[in-house]
Amino acid sequence: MCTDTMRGVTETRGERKQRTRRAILDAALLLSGEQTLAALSLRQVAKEVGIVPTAFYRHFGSLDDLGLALVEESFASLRALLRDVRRDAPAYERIIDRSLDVLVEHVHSQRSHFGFIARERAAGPAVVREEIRHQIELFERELATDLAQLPGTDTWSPDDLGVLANLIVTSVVATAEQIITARPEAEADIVERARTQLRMVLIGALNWQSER
Amino acid sequence: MCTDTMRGVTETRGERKQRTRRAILDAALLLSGEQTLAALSLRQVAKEVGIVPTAFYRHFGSLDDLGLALVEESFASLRALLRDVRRDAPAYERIIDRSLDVLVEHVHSQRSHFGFIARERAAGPAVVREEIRHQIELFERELATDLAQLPGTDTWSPDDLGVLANLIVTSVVATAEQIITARPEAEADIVERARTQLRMVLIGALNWQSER
DNA sequence: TGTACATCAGTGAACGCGCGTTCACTGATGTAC
DNA sequence: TGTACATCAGTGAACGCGCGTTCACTGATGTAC
Repeated sequence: MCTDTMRGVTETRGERKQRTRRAILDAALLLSGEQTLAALSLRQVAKEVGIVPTAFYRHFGSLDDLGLALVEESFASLRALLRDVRRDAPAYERIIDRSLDVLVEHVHSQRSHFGFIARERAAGPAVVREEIRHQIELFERELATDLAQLPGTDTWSPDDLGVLANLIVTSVVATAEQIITARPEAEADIVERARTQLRMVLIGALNWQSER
Repeated sequence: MCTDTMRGVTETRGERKQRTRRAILDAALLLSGEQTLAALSLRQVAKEVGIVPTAFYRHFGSLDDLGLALVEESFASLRALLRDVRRDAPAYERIIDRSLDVLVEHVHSQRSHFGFIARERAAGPAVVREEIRHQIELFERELATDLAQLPGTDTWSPDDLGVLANLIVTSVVATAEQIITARPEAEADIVERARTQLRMVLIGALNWQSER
């Protein structure tokens, strides 16, 4: 009885370790926010967490390992986004509105994850860059299979679907980057612009295809 | 006579200084190639150039200043690209082919400049990021005025032209990034994909507009 | 043309500091009996 | 339940190293006369 009460307060050893690990991940996201993981030191992270530098090694073998863990969890939140978009995919025109709503919501709630990917994609440690590139490629393939379900694309070749998926992903990634970078009052304009652009792209794709 | 002969060999003081400055810029481009300027040290640059660390200060006040100088010259080479594209703008469909040819040529001949912009855009020192964002915005405006010259866009609003210019710039920047990142044998596919995407965008834009 | 002085790109020693990593350790938590 | 031992997250001292920046300097180039 007394023991149970204590447990509720004191945590198990494993729980405490998880909490420290979580704190390291959060500190790295926070500190890399201004520039990039590549410019970050193990000691800065440890100081932010409130542990001694050597304790870092109880959780990660190196800063590269930490980076890969962050890629993994950042893409987990991206996958959550995609799941939300797909959950109730309405037909056509509403797809764009619904997708942008979900994007904006997730960019805000997972701001640090989106920012992390945007930065490290171009400038992170080599292993991190490669892993991000790979994950984005997986998204494109997934999107291509989604596009194949839409009316009007039934006759498209896999290549054409891939090209369109790449264009959409590129444009959505750019939109997310802009939302993160811009001042809050510019956000509405950015979203409105993205809406128009996605419409142009979809209409263009359908017309271009039927031209063949 | 003897003096003239010597001058041809020995360089003036100002020439020598320019040469060292050039060497510093080249070293920074080379060394930041693997990650980013933010992860680079003044001593690494000096060592690469073959000067003592303190000599760096004869040329730049800080690494940030060096970064800004690199932004400036990188965009100078981008402006050269745009000039080439505009020089003999053929009508319509050929615009895309011609533009992509010029893009590919410039990405290769100015590889380090394009790579620099791609990396520092997302992860560079704050002043560098801001300057790059500003320069890209100028490009978009310029492109918007170019687009206004095309047949079929005469009735477009400035906003619509801006939206289209932004989409094209985003997509071209992404293409340049992919060419730089990818293995050489993948380049043909990337360019072909970009060609299709730009066609989709243009056709979509025109159709979307006429729908209004 | 020759001389005396000014300029200034690059030098080299020195500084205090934060870095990643090693190592033996501590002491609370967990487990076997 | 109590005891004796094992585990292991976090500690703290120590290391050699590269960092940015200061400073007084050197010596070749440039300039005034």
